[in-house]
Amino acid sequence: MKSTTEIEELGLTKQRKVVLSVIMDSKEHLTANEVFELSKGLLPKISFATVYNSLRYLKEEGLISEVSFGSGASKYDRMTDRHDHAICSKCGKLVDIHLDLPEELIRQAARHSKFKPESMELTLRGTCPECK
Amino acid sequence: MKSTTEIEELGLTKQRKVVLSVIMDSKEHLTANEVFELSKGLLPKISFATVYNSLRYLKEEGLISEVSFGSGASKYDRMTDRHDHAICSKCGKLVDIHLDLPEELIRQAARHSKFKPESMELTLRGTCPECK
DNA sequence: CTTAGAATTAGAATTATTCTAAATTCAACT
DNA sequence: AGTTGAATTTAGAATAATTCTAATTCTAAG
Repeated sequence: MKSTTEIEELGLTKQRKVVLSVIMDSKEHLTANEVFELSKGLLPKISFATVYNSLRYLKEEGLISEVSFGSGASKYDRMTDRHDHAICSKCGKLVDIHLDLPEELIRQAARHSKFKPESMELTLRGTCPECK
Repeated sequence: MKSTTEIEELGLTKQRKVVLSVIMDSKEHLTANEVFELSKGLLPKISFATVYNSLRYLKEEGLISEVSFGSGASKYDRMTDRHDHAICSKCGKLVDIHLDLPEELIRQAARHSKFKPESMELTLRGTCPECK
């Protein structure tokens, strides 16, 4: 996760700042379309393409993350610490959870896949409290 | 995972059998489009809509699973035992890995999310051997 | 101030997925 | 076997999600 200073050093454009702030200020995971709608509120002339470009850029810089599952649009999430997700198989609700993944599990995954590990994420599929 | 007998009891249509066999016989994870192309080889008149319908049906019956990540089309995978994925952040290559998730981790995830757990899956992001 | 590269814009294009309506198949009943 | 109704399939249209294009604007370096 980047520090405030590091973020400032990126010299984000007006549009990218807006896109970032929309995601930072949201409690929810937003689709690109939702980010676009909210950004328009702050910067009426912003275009869809810019939102997508910004999302890609911010993702590459590690400021936000993209989550996708099953069908439907990707969702964008502010990048905090490493975290995991739970998704409701009834209503599709997505929430963040913070788990301590045992180091051993990461080593095991790296060994099995022969991949050089960068990060690991866990997804719990289940029924959310509202749907239970 | 369903037994052969259970699968037979579903009375799959010709089309659904073809879609299922295409996925079962593939070593790779296939996109809906790839499933369509391969199915056409076996059943030239099959339509795209039927492939999607079949994929949805087979997924609901628990015979196949859908994997999606970042951008691009969903991929479909034969349902074997519970398993996890590793995805290459360079080339996008997706491979299956088999890990033993500690029960404790599942309980922890359920506790944090307040979801009734159904399944849990882990995704390792890293660099595949070819890209290293 | 000029200039080149990067970013933005509007809208078109592409890709992925779902929907629609008509035709077909299938199983259950007479 | 013939009829009926529900489920499925088909072809193609429609929608949704994402990316591309070309023209314009911004920005930072000289």
